[in-house]
Amino acid sequence: MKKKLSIRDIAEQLKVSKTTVSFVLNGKAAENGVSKAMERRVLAYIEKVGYRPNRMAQGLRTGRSKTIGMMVEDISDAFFSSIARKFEEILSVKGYRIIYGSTENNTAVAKDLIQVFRNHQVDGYIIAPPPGIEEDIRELIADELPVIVFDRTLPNLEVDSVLVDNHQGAYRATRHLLDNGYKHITLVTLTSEQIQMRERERGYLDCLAEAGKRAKILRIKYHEQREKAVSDIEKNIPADTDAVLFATNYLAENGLEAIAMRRWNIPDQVAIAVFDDCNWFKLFKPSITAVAQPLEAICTEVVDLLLQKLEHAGHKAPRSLHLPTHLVIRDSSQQRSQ
Amino acid sequence: MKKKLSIRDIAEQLKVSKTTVSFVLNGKAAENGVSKAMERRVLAYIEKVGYRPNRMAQGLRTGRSKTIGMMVEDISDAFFSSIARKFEEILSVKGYRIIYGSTENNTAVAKDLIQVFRNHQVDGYIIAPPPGIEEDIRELIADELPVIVFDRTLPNLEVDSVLVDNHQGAYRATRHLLDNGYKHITLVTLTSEQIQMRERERGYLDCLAEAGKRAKILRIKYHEQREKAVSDIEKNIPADTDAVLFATNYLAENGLEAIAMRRWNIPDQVAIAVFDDCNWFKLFKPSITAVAQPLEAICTEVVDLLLQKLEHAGHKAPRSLHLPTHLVIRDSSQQRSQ
DNA sequence: CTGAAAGCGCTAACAT
DNA sequence: ATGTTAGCGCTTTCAG
Repeated sequence: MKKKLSIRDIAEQLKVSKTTVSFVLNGKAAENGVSKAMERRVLAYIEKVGYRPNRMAQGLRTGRSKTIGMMVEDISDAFFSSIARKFEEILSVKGYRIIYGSTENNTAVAKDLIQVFRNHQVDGYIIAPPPGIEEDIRELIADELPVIVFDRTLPNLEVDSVLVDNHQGAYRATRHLLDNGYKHITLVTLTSEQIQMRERERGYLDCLAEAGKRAKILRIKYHEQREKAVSDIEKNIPADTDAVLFATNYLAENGLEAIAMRRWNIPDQVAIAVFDDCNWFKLFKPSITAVAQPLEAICTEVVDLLLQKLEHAGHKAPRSLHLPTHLVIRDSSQQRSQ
Repeated sequence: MKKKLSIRDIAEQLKVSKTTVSFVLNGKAAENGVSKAMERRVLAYIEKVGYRPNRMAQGLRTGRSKTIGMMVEDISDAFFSSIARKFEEILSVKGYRIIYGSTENNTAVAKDLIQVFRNHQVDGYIIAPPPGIEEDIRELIADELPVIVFDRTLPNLEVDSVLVDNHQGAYRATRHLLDNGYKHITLVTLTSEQIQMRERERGYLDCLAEAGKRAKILRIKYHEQREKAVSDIEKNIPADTDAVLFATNYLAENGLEAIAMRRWNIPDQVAIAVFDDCNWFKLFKPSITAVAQPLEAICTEVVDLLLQKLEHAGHKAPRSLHLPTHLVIRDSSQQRSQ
């Protein structure tokens, strides 16, 4: 049984002081005048016995945990889990680990999670915020803790953020449906007031308004029983609908089922477009048109902003990035006759 | 700016000692004879000022971080991210958070991750092990650290594990295809030696052997370029194949594309069944037959085993659970003529 | 019933 | 160039 080593053991074995070991460990050998030879000796020994400093002790001492708290709506969602993976990739090379929490868009859960992250002394916060936590986020910022929000933001909240251009994405998808000859485009969205949803709605509305068409919006409650969502859509989708834009992947999942129940043929009777792409969409028959979010870019931008704050703390004016989406046109939105 | 409070501040404000506060905090008021009144007073004050103990200090002192390390193949995979979500749900009510790491089945990455988790002093390990880390896991166990492996295990490794009955799942899927009149069933699997893959293969082989049919196995390398995997399958799938069992979701994703390129009609020219279900499968046309894993059960069992170890340490004989899979029969595996 | 004090492993100012 | 030491915030033993 490998006994747990401490820096003191290392120092004793090596007949040097803890300080020296500590300096070497933290790459501060040179600046503190530890000889190159000594540095190599320490490094070699550490390597040999597989010593790694105790993060708890380090953390207690330095106030930094090398841990990032990531709060999303649902880690099992394809969008957020892809994001989680990329954050992990980028942050792990910088020595950070991630602890995550799913809010289900619940304010109380989110508030609690922020406290939990605080207890864990996370060094930074990556947050896809549910409604109602503006104040909590402001407190983090007031305490100089690095916070980046992404995917959506909150009204009147000044914070670094990385968003996609939801308006543009929905606008283009709608435009595309119109261009392909569809006339009665229904938006299926959530009842939620979240900004990204509002923006998607606005994109859709603006496009239809320009085209002089009437908008039809079907609002579904978040996370009821799956079956309820399906029947809700099935029952309430306007009968003259000839195209549907689903505002989220989750809605598409239920909505496609509803459309199958109605036996509407895609794309001849009804066209489909979905906000948020998914690997499986290209395999559907017909394949499904989607607004793809730039996952890679979102993640690198978030981490960039975060690392900047982590490395040189200090209040800069919050920056807000808007990344473009990309419309992936597939078969579900183009009539065969065309 | 809310100043960070320490237990000492609380004690001073309240004019009691840190000890008393600590006892109350840890629910040890009664057993240490702190008066009910005092307990209430402390609790009320803590609540009021929003004090939460510093985990780093607690951790340093107690050696416990209230953090679990979860190592999976890829957190962005639908299976693992669903699992991650459920672990989170169950563990968070017990006060644990999860840090995760994706191995991509890479031995070196996994070894490193175990070290990282150790530094972070995680209290327990939940591991979907890649090959070659038996020794590392044995070390954890030797050091009395709670380890549970799931999804797969490693040869000659004695450790608590929660697996599904891969053999049975593949056997039944194969049986089902035979029963539906398909005669040339090809298994598309990974080149990987992993036990769960081997078991699936055995299930398939045993079933065909019983039926006196010839087996055809197509092995694909893990995580090449997606396009390579697709063309690999397209080129090498036996021409007389009339049914395909994909050993994983990932293979199905590429294999379905390959089949589309070949313009084989499902289910008339070729039937499809996939190991591992996915929400989208019921929406495919035709909907796709799949072997569903009991996610919920896997998670509760893993956490159960883990919490037992966490709560009363000590060496018990390792337990190994095998959970049944469930064949979800859909349209991709039944000829219309039937 | 309550308080004083040791010490977990580490970092970094200060001493030598 | 290297060593000594205080103390981060907490838990827990032991004394009062």
